[in-house]
Amino acid sequence: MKPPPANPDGQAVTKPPLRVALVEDQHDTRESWRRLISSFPDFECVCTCASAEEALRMIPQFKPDVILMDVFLPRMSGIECTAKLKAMRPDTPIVMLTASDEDEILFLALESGADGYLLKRTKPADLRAALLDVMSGGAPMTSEIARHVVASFRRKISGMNPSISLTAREEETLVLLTKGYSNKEIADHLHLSIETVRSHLKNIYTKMHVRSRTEAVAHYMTNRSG
Amino acid sequence: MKPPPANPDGQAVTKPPLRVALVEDQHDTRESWRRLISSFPDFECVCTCASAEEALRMIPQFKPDVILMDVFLPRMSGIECTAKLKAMRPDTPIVMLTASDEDEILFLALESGADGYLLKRTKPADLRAALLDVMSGGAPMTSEIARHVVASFRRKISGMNPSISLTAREEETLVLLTKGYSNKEIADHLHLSIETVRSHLKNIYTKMHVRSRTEAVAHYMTNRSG
DNA sequence: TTTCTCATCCCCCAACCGGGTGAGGTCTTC
DNA sequence: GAAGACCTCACCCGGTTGGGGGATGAGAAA
Repeated sequence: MKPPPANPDGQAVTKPPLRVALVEDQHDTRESWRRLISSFPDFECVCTCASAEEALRMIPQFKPDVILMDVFLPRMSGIECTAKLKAMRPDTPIVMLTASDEDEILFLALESGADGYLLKRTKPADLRAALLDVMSGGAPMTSEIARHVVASFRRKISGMNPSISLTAREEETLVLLTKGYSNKEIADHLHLSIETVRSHLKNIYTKMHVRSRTEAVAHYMTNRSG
Repeated sequence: MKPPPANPDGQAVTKPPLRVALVEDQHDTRESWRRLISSFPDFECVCTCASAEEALRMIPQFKPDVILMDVFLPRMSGIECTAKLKAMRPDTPIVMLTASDEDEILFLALESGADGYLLKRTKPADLRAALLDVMSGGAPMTSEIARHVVASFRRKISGMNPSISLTAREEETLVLLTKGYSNKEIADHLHLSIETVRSHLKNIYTKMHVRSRTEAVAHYMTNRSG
Protein backbone atom coordinates (compact mmCIF):
# COMPACT_ATOMS: atom_id res chain seq x y z
CA MET A 1 0.00 0.00 0.00
CA LYS A 2 1.47 3.30 -1.02
CA PRO A 3 0.30 6.66 0.33
CA PRO A 4 -2.31 8.54 -1.69
CA PRO A 5 -1.29 11.27 -4.15
CA ALA A 6 -1.08 14.76 -2.71
CA ASN A 7 -3.47 16.10 -5.30
CA PRO A 8 -6.47 13.77 -5.91
CA ASP A 9 -7.63 15.78 -8.92
CA GLY A 10 -4.20 15.90 -10.46
CA GLN A 11 -4.29 13.07 -12.98
CA ALA A 12 -7.79 13.25 -14.44
CA VAL A 13 -6.34 12.46 -17.83
CA THR A 14 -8.16 9.33 -18.91
CA LYS A 15 -10.27 7.88 -16.13
CA PRO A 16 -8.73 7.38 -12.71
CA PRO A 17 -9.93 4.33 -10.76
CA LEU A 18 -12.37 4.84 -7.95
CA ARG A 19 -10.45 4.62 -4.70
CA VAL A 20 -12.24 2.52 -2.10
CA ALA A 21 -11.59 2.09 1.62
CA LEU A 22 -12.80 -0.96 3.47
CA VAL A 23 -13.65 -1.31 7.16
CA GLU A 24 -14.41 -4.83 8.35
CA ASP A 25 -13.15 -6.72 11.36
CA GLN A 26 -13.55 -10.29 10.08
CA HIS A 27 -10.37 -11.18 8.23
CA ASP A 28 -11.92 -13.54 5.69
CA THR A 29 -14.79 -11.24 4.88
CA ARG A 30 -12.43 -8.31 4.57
CA GLU A 31 -10.21 -10.18 2.17
CA SER A 32 -13.05 -11.39 0.00
CA TRP A 33 -14.37 -7.87 -0.24
CA ARG A 34 -10.97 -6.53 -1.10
CA ARG A 35 -10.52 -9.08 -3.86
CA LEU A 36 -14.02 -8.41 -5.15
CA ILE A 37 -13.49 -4.67 -5.35
CA SER A 38 -10.07 -5.01 -6.87
CA SER A 39 -11.53 -7.26 -9.53
CA PHE A 40 -13.57 -4.39 -10.87
CA PRO A 41 -11.33 -2.67 -13.49
CA ASP A 42 -12.35 0.86 -12.53
CA PHE A 43 -12.02 0.31 -8.79
CA GLU A 44 -9.04 0.32 -6.51
CA CYS A 45 -9.03 -0.82 -2.90
CA VAL A 46 -6.60 1.64 -1.38
CA CYS A 47 -7.14 0.94 2.27
CA THR A 48 -8.43 -1.98 4.35
CA CYS A 49 -9.08 -1.49 8.04
CA ALA A 50 -9.82 -4.19 10.62
CA SER A 51 -11.31 -1.84 13.18
CA ALA A 52 -12.98 1.53 13.62
CA GLU A 53 -9.88 2.89 15.32
CA GLU A 54 -7.70 1.86 12.40
CA ALA A 55 -10.19 3.43 10.00
CA LEU A 56 -10.07 6.73 11.84
CA ARG A 57 -6.27 6.71 11.57
CA MET A 58 -5.86 5.51 8.01
CA ILE A 59 -8.78 6.96 6.07
CA PRO A 60 -7.80 10.62 6.59
CA GLN A 61 -4.40 9.73 5.19
CA PHE A 62 -5.52 7.70 2.20
CA LYS A 63 -8.44 9.98 1.35
CA PRO A 64 -10.52 7.36 -0.45
CA ASP A 65 -13.36 8.32 -2.78
CA VAL A 66 -15.79 6.05 -1.00
CA ILE A 67 -15.88 3.99 2.19
CA LEU A 68 -17.42 0.59 2.72
CA MET A 69 -18.19 0.13 6.40
CA ASP A 70 -19.33 -2.86 8.39
CA VAL A 71 -21.88 -2.01 11.07
CA PHE A 72 -20.72 -4.45 13.71
CA LEU A 73 -17.18 -3.73 14.76
CA PRO A 74 -15.59 -4.53 18.11
CA ARG A 75 -15.28 -1.70 20.65
CA MET A 76 -16.34 1.23 18.47
CA SER A 77 -19.25 0.38 16.17
CA GLY A 78 -19.35 1.14 12.50
CA ILE A 79 -22.08 3.65 13.23
CA GLU A 80 -19.95 5.66 15.62
CA CYS A 81 -17.01 5.38 13.26
CA THR A 82 -19.17 6.66 10.42
CA ALA A 83 -20.21 9.67 12.45
CA LYS A 84 -16.58 10.51 13.24
CA LEU A 85 -15.43 10.04 9.66
CA LYS A 86 -18.28 12.19 8.40
CA ALA A 87 -17.18 14.93 10.78
CA MET A 88 -13.71 14.79 9.24
CA ARG A 89 -14.60 14.20 5.61
CA PRO A 90 -18.28 15.07 5.10
CA ASP A 91 -18.08 14.70 1.33
CA THR A 92 -16.73 11.18 1.28
CA PRO A 93 -19.68 8.86 0.82
CA ILE A 94 -19.95 5.94 3.20
CA VAL A 95 -21.87 2.78 2.40
CA MET A 96 -22.80 0.52 5.29
CA LEU A 97 -22.65 -3.19 4.70
CA THR A 98 -24.28 -5.48 7.19
CA ALA A 99 -26.17 -8.70 7.64
CA SER A 100 -28.90 -7.01 9.63
CA ASP A 101 -31.95 -5.25 8.35
CA GLU A 102 -33.07 -4.30 11.85
CA ASP A 103 -34.90 -1.01 11.72
CA GLU A 104 -33.16 0.53 14.71
CA ILE A 105 -29.67 -0.11 13.42
CA LEU A 106 -30.70 1.01 9.99
CA PHE A 107 -31.94 4.29 11.35
CA LEU A 108 -28.90 4.84 13.52
CA ALA A 109 -26.66 4.12 10.55
CA LEU A 110 -28.39 6.64 8.31
CA GLU A 111 -28.54 9.15 11.13
CA SER A 112 -24.81 8.80 11.65
CA GLY A 113 -24.33 9.98 8.11
CA ALA A 114 -24.12 6.80 6.06
CA ASP A 115 -25.10 7.41 2.47
CA GLY A 116 -26.04 3.88 1.50
CA TYR A 117 -26.97 0.72 3.27
CA LEU A 118 -26.52 -2.70 1.70
CA LEU A 119 -26.97 -6.21 2.96
CA LYS A 120 -23.89 -8.41 2.92
CA ARG A 121 -25.67 -10.84 0.69
CA THR A 122 -25.75 -8.19 -2.04
CA LYS A 123 -24.51 -9.58 -5.37
CA PRO A 124 -21.12 -8.37 -6.71
CA ALA A 125 -22.68 -6.60 -9.68
CA ASP A 126 -25.07 -4.76 -7.38
CA LEU A 127 -22.24 -3.76 -5.07
CA ARG A 128 -20.38 -2.24 -8.00
CA ALA A 129 -23.50 -0.42 -9.13
CA ALA A 130 -24.06 0.82 -5.61
CA LEU A 131 -20.55 2.26 -5.38
CA LEU A 132 -21.01 4.11 -8.65
CA ASP A 133 -24.43 5.21 -7.49
CA VAL A 134 -23.21 6.68 -4.23
CA MET A 135 -20.37 8.47 -6.03
CA SER A 136 -22.87 10.24 -8.24
CA GLY A 137 -24.83 11.41 -5.24
CA GLY A 138 -27.24 8.49 -4.96
CA ALA A 139 -28.29 6.63 -1.83
CA PRO A 140 -27.88 3.02 -2.78
CA MET A 141 -29.96 0.48 -0.96
CA THR A 142 -31.93 -2.53 -1.96
CA SER A 143 -35.65 -2.02 -2.27
CA GLU A 144 -35.92 -4.34 0.71
CA ILE A 145 -33.85 -1.91 2.74
CA ALA A 146 -35.60 1.10 1.28
CA ARG A 147 -38.90 -0.09 2.69
CA HIS A 148 -37.35 -0.42 6.12
CA VAL A 149 -35.85 3.04 5.81
CA VAL A 150 -39.15 4.61 5.02
CA ALA A 151 -40.80 2.79 7.88
CA SER A 152 -37.99 3.63 10.25
CA PHE A 153 -38.01 7.32 9.42
CA ARG A 154 -41.75 7.54 9.69
CA ARG A 155 -41.59 6.03 13.13
CA LYS A 156 -38.81 8.33 14.25
CA ILE A 157 -40.45 11.41 12.87
CA SER A 158 -43.78 10.56 14.41
CA GLY A 159 -41.95 9.81 17.63
CA MET A 160 -40.13 13.13 17.57
CA ASN A 161 -43.31 15.01 16.80
CA PRO A 162 -45.52 14.84 19.87
CA SER A 163 -48.06 17.20 18.37
CA ILE A 164 -49.95 14.75 16.25
CA SER A 165 -53.27 16.50 16.42
CA LEU A 166 -55.78 13.81 17.13
CA THR A 167 -59.41 14.79 17.32
CA ALA A 168 -61.30 14.51 20.61
CA ARG A 169 -62.84 11.19 19.67
CA GLU A 170 -59.56 9.81 18.41
CA GLU A 171 -57.86 10.83 21.64
CA GLU A 172 -60.53 9.06 23.70
CA THR A 173 -60.21 5.99 21.55
CA LEU A 174 -56.44 5.98 21.92
CA VAL A 175 -56.64 6.27 25.69
CA LEU A 176 -58.91 3.25 25.87
CA LEU A 177 -56.55 1.48 23.49
CA THR A 178 -53.72 2.01 25.96
CA LYS A 179 -55.77 0.15 28.54
CA GLY A 180 -55.69 -2.89 26.33
CA TYR A 181 -59.33 -2.74 25.34
CA SER A 182 -60.60 -4.53 22.26
CA ASN A 183 -62.55 -2.68 19.59
CA LYS A 184 -65.78 -4.01 21.00
CA GLU A 185 -64.90 -2.90 24.52
CA ILE A 186 -63.99 0.56 23.28
CA ALA A 187 -67.26 0.74 21.39
CA ASP A 188 -69.19 -0.19 24.53
CA HIS A 189 -67.40 2.36 26.68
CA LEU A 190 -67.89 5.18 24.22
CA HIS A 191 -71.40 4.04 23.28
CA LEU A 192 -70.42 3.73 19.64
CA SER A 193 -70.73 1.21 16.88
CA ILE A 194 -67.71 -1.04 16.52
CA GLU A 195 -67.40 0.30 13.00
CA THR A 196 -66.98 3.83 14.28
CA VAL A 197 -64.23 2.69 16.59
CA ARG A 198 -62.53 0.97 13.70
CA SER A 199 -62.88 4.16 11.73
CA HIS A 200 -61.27 6.25 14.46
CA LEU A 201 -58.49 3.70 14.80
CA LYS A 202 -57.75 3.82 11.09
CA ASN A 203 -57.36 7.58 11.33
CA ILE A 204 -55.17 7.24 14.40
CA TYR A 205 -52.91 4.73 12.65
CA THR A 206 -52.57 7.02 9.67
CA LYS A 207 -51.71 10.02 11.80
CA MET A 208 -49.28 8.12 13.99
CA HIS A 209 -47.77 6.22 11.08
CA VAL A 210 -48.27 2.86 12.70
CA ARG A 211 -49.89 -0.28 11.46
CA SER A 212 -51.41 -1.89 14.53
CA ARG A 213 -53.05 -1.13 17.87
CA THR A 214 -50.08 -2.51 19.75
CA GLU A 215 -47.67 -0.27 17.87
CA ALA A 216 -49.88 2.72 18.55
CA VAL A 217 -49.96 1.93 22.27
CA ALA A 218 -46.22 1.37 22.35
CA HIS A 219 -45.51 4.73 20.76
CA TYR A 220 -48.10 6.60 22.74
CA MET A 221 -46.82 5.27 26.04
CA THR A 222 -43.13 5.72 25.32
CA ASN A 223 -43.75 9.30 24.24
CA ARG A 224 -45.84 10.22 27.29
CA SER A 225 -44.72 8.36 30.36
CA GLY A 226 -41.59 6.56 29.21
CA MET B 1 -88.57 12.51 58.80
CA LYS B 2 -88.40 11.43 62.38
CA PRO B 3 -85.22 10.32 64.13
CA PRO B 4 -84.52 6.58 64.17
CA PRO B 5 -85.55 4.50 67.16
CA ALA B 6 -82.97 4.23 69.89
CA ASN B 7 -83.02 0.47 69.70
CA PRO B 8 -83.15 -0.81 66.11
CA ASP B 9 -83.71 -4.39 67.25
CA GLY B 10 -86.53 -3.43 69.57
CA GLN B 11 -89.61 -4.20 67.55
CA ALA B 12 -88.76 -7.44 65.75
CA VAL B 13 -92.24 -8.67 66.35
CA THR B 14 -93.56 -9.41 62.90
CA LYS B 15 -91.18 -8.23 60.18
CA PRO B 16 -89.69 -4.77 60.41
CA PRO B 17 -89.23 -2.95 57.12
CA LEU B 18 -85.73 -2.71 55.71
CA ARG B 19 -84.48 0.79 56.43
CA VAL B 20 -82.74 2.30 53.39
CA ALA B 21 -80.62 5.43 53.09
CA LEU B 22 -80.20 7.20 49.78
CA VAL B 23 -77.31 9.36 48.61
CA GLU B 24 -77.82 11.12 45.29
CA ASP B 25 -77.23 14.73 44.34
CA GLN B 26 -79.71 15.03 41.46
CA HIS B 27 -83.05 16.03 42.96
CA ASP B 28 -85.26 14.28 40.42
CA THR B 29 -83.29 11.07 40.48
CA ARG B 30 -83.22 11.12 44.24
CA GLU B 31 -86.97 11.55 44.45
CA SER B 32 -87.72 8.81 41.94
CA TRP B 33 -85.47 6.43 43.86
CA ARG B 34 -87.12 7.38 47.12
CA ARG B 35 -90.57 6.75 45.70
CA LEU B 36 -89.46 3.49 44.16
CA ILE B 37 -88.00 2.17 47.40
CA SER B 38 -90.98 3.33 49.45
CA SER B 39 -93.25 1.51 47.05
CA PHE B 40 -91.78 -1.80 48.13
CA PRO B 41 -93.92 -2.93 51.11
CA ASP B 42 -91.00 -4.27 53.13
CA PHE B 43 -88.74 -1.27 52.52
CA GLU B 44 -88.59 2.10 54.14
CA CYS B 45 -86.57 5.04 52.91
CA VAL B 46 -85.45 6.57 56.19
CA CYS B 47 -82.90 9.05 54.94
CA THR B 48 -82.23 10.85 51.66
CA CYS B 49 -79.02 12.80 51.26
CA ALA B 50 -78.15 15.22 48.48
CA SER B 51 -74.41 15.14 49.08
CA ALA B 52 -71.60 13.09 50.59
CA GLU B 53 -71.25 15.60 53.41
CA GLU B 54 -74.93 15.31 54.29
CA ALA B 55 -74.65 11.52 54.17
CA LEU B 56 -71.76 11.54 56.61
CA ARG B 57 -73.82 13.66 59.03
CA MET B 58 -77.17 11.92 58.69
CA ILE B 59 -76.40 8.26 58.17
CA PRO B 60 -74.69 7.74 61.55
CA GLN B 61 -77.83 9.20 63.14
CA PHE B 62 -80.42 7.26 61.18
CA LYS B 63 -78.48 4.02 61.19
CA PRO B 64 -80.05 2.56 58.04
CA ASP B 65 -79.82 -1.14 57.26
CA VAL B 66 -78.48 -0.51 53.79
CA ILE B 67 -77.16 2.47 51.82
CA LEU B 68 -77.71 3.26 48.17
CA MET B 69 -74.91 5.51 46.97
CA ASP B 70 -74.41 7.37 43.74
CA VAL B 71 -70.80 7.34 42.53
CA PHE B 72 -70.70 10.83 41.10
CA LEU B 73 -71.33 13.41 43.78
CA PRO B 74 -70.11 17.01 43.81
CA ARG B 75 -67.05 17.84 45.93
CA MET B 76 -66.64 14.51 47.74
CA SER B 77 -67.27 11.51 45.50
CA GLY B 78 -69.49 8.59 46.41
CA ILE B 79 -66.40 6.44 46.54
CA GLU B 80 -64.71 8.58 49.18
CA CYS B 81 -67.98 8.84 51.04
CA THR B 82 -68.35 5.07 50.97
CA ALA B 83 -64.88 4.64 52.44
CA LYS B 84 -65.66 7.04 55.29
CA LEU B 85 -69.03 5.46 56.03
CA LYS B 86 -67.49 2.01 56.01
CA ALA B 87 -64.97 3.22 58.58
CA MET B 88 -67.84 4.32 60.80
CA ARG B 89 -70.30 1.52 60.18
CA PRO B 90 -68.45 -1.40 58.59
CA ASP B 91 -71.43 -3.73 58.82
CA THR B 92 -73.86 -1.53 56.92
CA PRO B 93 -73.87 -2.72 53.33
CA ILE B 94 -73.47 -0.07 50.66
CA VAL B 95 -74.67 -0.53 47.11
CA MET B 96 -73.25 1.81 44.49
CA LEU B 97 -75.59 2.96 41.79
CA THR B 98 -74.13 4.59 38.73
CA ALA B 99 -74.49 5.04 35.04
CA SER B 100 -70.89 4.07 34.41
CA ASP B 101 -69.45 0.61 34.05
CA GLU B 102 -65.94 1.93 33.65
CA ASP B 103 -63.48 -0.55 35.08
CA GLU B 104 -61.44 1.98 36.99
CA ILE B 105 -64.40 3.45 38.84
CA LEU B 106 -65.77 0.01 39.43
CA PHE B 107 -62.58 -1.08 41.05
CA LEU B 108 -62.24 2.05 43.15
CA ALA B 109 -65.82 1.62 44.30
CA LEU B 110 -65.32 -1.95 45.38
CA GLU B 111 -61.97 -1.10 46.94
CA SER B 112 -63.63 1.65 48.96
CA GLY B 113 -65.83 -0.99 50.55
CA ALA B 114 -68.95 -0.97 48.42
CA ASP B 115 -70.77 -4.28 48.67
CA GLY B 116 -72.74 -4.12 45.45
CA TYR B 117 -72.55 -2.21 42.23
CA LEU B 118 -75.59 -1.65 40.06
CA LEU B 119 -76.21 0.34 36.94
CA LYS B 120 -78.83 3.06 37.18
CA ARG B 121 -80.77 1.41 34.40
CA THR B 122 -81.35 -1.58 36.67
CA LYS B 123 -85.03 -2.57 36.71
CA PRO B 124 -87.07 -1.94 39.91
CA ALA B 125 -87.56 -5.62 40.62
CA ASP B 126 -83.84 -6.20 40.27
CA LEU B 127 -83.06 -3.31 42.59
CA ARG B 128 -85.33 -4.80 45.23
CA ALA B 129 -83.72 -8.20 44.80
CA ALA B 130 -80.32 -6.60 45.04
CA LEU B 131 -81.15 -4.89 48.33
CA LEU B 132 -82.36 -8.16 49.81
CA ASP B 133 -79.32 -9.88 48.41
CA VAL B 134 -76.84 -7.48 49.95
CA MET B 135 -78.65 -7.71 53.30
CA SER B 136 -78.13 -11.43 53.33
CA GLY B 137 -74.44 -11.04 52.70
CA GLY B 138 -74.49 -11.15 48.93
CA ALA B 139 -72.67 -8.88 46.51
CA PRO B 140 -75.32 -7.84 44.06
CA MET B 141 -74.26 -6.88 40.61
CA THR B 142 -75.46 -7.59 37.15
CA SER B 143 -73.63 -10.29 35.29
CA GLU B 144 -72.49 -7.50 33.00
CA ILE B 145 -70.85 -5.78 35.96
CA ALA B 146 -69.57 -9.05 37.36
CA ARG B 147 -67.54 -9.65 34.25
CA HIS B 148 -65.98 -6.22 34.59
CA VAL B 149 -65.24 -6.86 38.24
CA VAL B 150 -63.39 -10.05 37.51
CA ALA B 151 -61.46 -8.37 34.75
CA SER B 152 -60.73 -5.34 36.88
CA PHE B 153 -59.45 -7.37 39.80
CA ARG B 154 -57.31 -9.52 37.60
CA ARG B 155 -55.73 -6.40 36.16
CA LYS B 156 -55.13 -4.88 39.57
CA ILE B 157 -53.75 -8.04 41.05
CA SER B 158 -51.43 -8.62 38.17
CA GLY B 159 -50.46 -4.97 38.37
CA MET B 160 -49.71 -5.18 42.06
CA ASN B 161 -47.62 -8.27 41.59
CA PRO B 162 -44.53 -7.25 39.67
CA SER B 163 -42.88 -10.61 40.18
CA ILE B 164 -44.53 -12.48 37.37
CA SER B 165 -41.62 -14.72 36.62
CA LEU B 166 -41.35 -14.86 32.88
CA THR B 167 -38.71 -17.09 31.39
CA ALA B 168 -35.86 -15.57 29.41
CA ARG B 169 -37.52 -16.29 26.09
CA GLU B 170 -40.85 -14.95 27.25
CA GLU B 171 -39.16 -11.78 28.46
CA GLU B 172 -37.49 -11.28 25.09
CA THR B 173 -40.76 -11.85 23.32
CA LEU B 174 -42.53 -9.37 25.56
CA VAL B 175 -39.93 -6.70 24.95
CA LEU B 176 -40.34 -7.03 21.21
CA LEU B 177 -44.09 -6.95 21.73
CA THR B 178 -43.73 -3.56 23.40
CA LYS B 179 -42.10 -2.31 20.22
CA GLY B 180 -45.28 -3.03 18.37
CA TYR B 181 -43.89 -5.98 16.43
CA SER B 182 -46.17 -8.58 14.88
CA ASN B 183 -45.75 -12.27 15.60
CA LYS B 184 -43.93 -12.70 12.33
CA GLU B 185 -41.56 -9.83 13.04
CA ILE B 186 -40.81 -11.21 16.50
CA ALA B 187 -40.14 -14.61 14.99
CA ASP B 188 -37.70 -13.10 12.49
CA HIS B 189 -35.85 -11.11 15.14
CA LEU B 190 -35.48 -14.03 17.49
CA HIS B 191 -34.86 -16.50 14.66
CA LEU B 192 -37.78 -18.64 15.73
CA SER B 193 -40.78 -20.21 14.14
CA ILE B 194 -43.90 -18.11 14.32
CA GLU B 195 -45.47 -20.98 16.21
CA THR B 196 -42.87 -20.72 18.93
CA VAL B 197 -43.60 -17.05 19.29
CA ARG B 198 -47.29 -17.79 19.56
CA SER B 199 -46.50 -20.38 22.16
CA HIS B 200 -44.48 -17.93 24.23
CA LEU B 201 -47.22 -15.35 23.92
CA LYS B 202 -49.83 -17.78 25.18
CA ASN B 203 -47.72 -18.40 28.25
CA ILE B 204 -47.16 -14.68 28.74
CA TYR B 205 -50.89 -13.98 28.53
CA THR B 206 -51.63 -16.67 31.07
CA LYS B 207 -49.00 -15.42 33.49
CA MET B 208 -50.02 -11.79 33.12
CA HIS B 209 -53.74 -12.54 33.17
CA VAL B 210 -54.38 -10.67 29.95
CA ARG B 211 -56.11 -11.66 26.78
CA SER B 212 -54.31 -9.77 24.05
CA ARG B 213 -50.93 -8.43 23.00
CA THR B 214 -52.10 -4.85 23.44
CA GLU B 215 -53.26 -5.51 26.97
CA ALA B 216 -49.93 -7.15 27.76
CA VAL B 217 -48.04 -4.17 26.42
CA ALA B 218 -50.26 -1.73 28.28
CA HIS B 219 -49.69 -3.49 31.59
CA TYR B 220 -46.01 -4.03 31.03
CA MET B 221 -45.40 -0.40 30.20
CA THR B 222 -47.53 1.08 32.96
CA ASN B 223 -45.84 -1.13 35.52
CA ARG B 224 -42.31 -0.29 34.35
CA SER B 225 -42.03 3.22 33.08
CA GLY B 226 -45.42 4.69 33.86
C1' DT C 1 -34.95 -42.98 36.97
C1' DT C 2 -38.70 -40.45 36.77
C1' DT C 3 -40.69 -36.06 36.76
C1' DC C 4 -40.73 -31.46 35.65
C1' DT C 5 -39.86 -27.13 33.26
C1' DC C 6 -38.52 -24.89 29.23
C1' DA C 7 -38.06 -24.18 24.45
C1' DT C 8 -39.31 -25.49 20.15
C1' DC C 9 -42.67 -26.56 16.67
C1' DC C 10 -47.23 -28.21 14.54
C1' DC C 11 -52.44 -28.15 13.54
C1' DC C 12 -57.18 -26.32 13.75
C1' DC C 13 -60.64 -22.83 14.15
C1' DA C 14 -63.26 -18.91 15.28
C1' DA C 15 -62.83 -14.35 16.09
C1' DC C 16 -60.62 -10.19 15.61
C1' DC C 17 -58.18 -6.79 13.18
C1' DG C 18 -56.34 -3.54 9.39
C1' DG C 19 -57.13 -1.49 4.91
C1' DG C 20 -60.02 0.12 1.37
C1' DT C 21 -64.09 2.61 0.04
C1' DG C 22 -68.11 5.05 0.57
C1' DA C 23 -71.81 7.67 2.62
C1' DG C 24 -74.83 10.61 5.54
C1' DG C 25 -74.99 13.88 9.15
C1' DT C 26 -73.49 18.24 12.04
C1' DC C 27 -70.82 22.18 12.70
C1' DT C 28 -67.64 25.82 11.67
C1' DT C 29 -65.50 28.78 8.47
C1' DC C 30 -65.10 31.50 4.61
C1' DG D 1 -74.35 28.71 0.68
C1' DA D 2 -70.13 26.23 -0.43
C1' DA D 3 -66.12 23.97 1.62
C1' DG D 4 -63.98 21.45 4.94
C1' DA D 5 -63.36 19.04 9.25
C1' DC D 6 -65.35 15.79 12.25
C1' DC D 7 -68.26 11.99 13.79
C1' DT D 8 -70.91 8.35 12.71
C1' DC D 9 -71.76 3.85 10.46
C1' DA D 10 -71.56 0.20 6.75
C1' DC D 11 -69.59 -3.62 3.75
C1' DC D 12 -65.83 -6.47 1.97
C1' DC D 13 -61.50 -8.92 2.01
C1' DG D 14 -57.59 -11.23 3.58
C1' DG D 15 -54.35 -11.66 7.03
C1' DT D 16 -53.45 -11.93 12.07
C1' DT D 17 -54.38 -13.32 16.47
C1' DG D 18 -55.98 -16.11 20.62
C1' DG D 19 -57.26 -20.34 22.45
C1' DG D 20 -57.53 -25.22 22.17
C1' DG D 21 -55.19 -29.22 21.36
C1' DG D 22 -50.57 -32.01 21.02
C1' DA D 23 -45.47 -33.47 20.20
C1' DT D 24 -40.50 -33.58 20.87
C1' DG D 25 -36.08 -33.01 23.01
C1' DA D 26 -32.80 -30.99 26.49
C1' DG D 27 -31.75 -30.27 30.94
C1' DA D 28 -32.74 -29.63 35.83
C1' DA D 29 -34.92 -31.39 39.96
C1' DA D 30 -37.03 -35.03 42.62
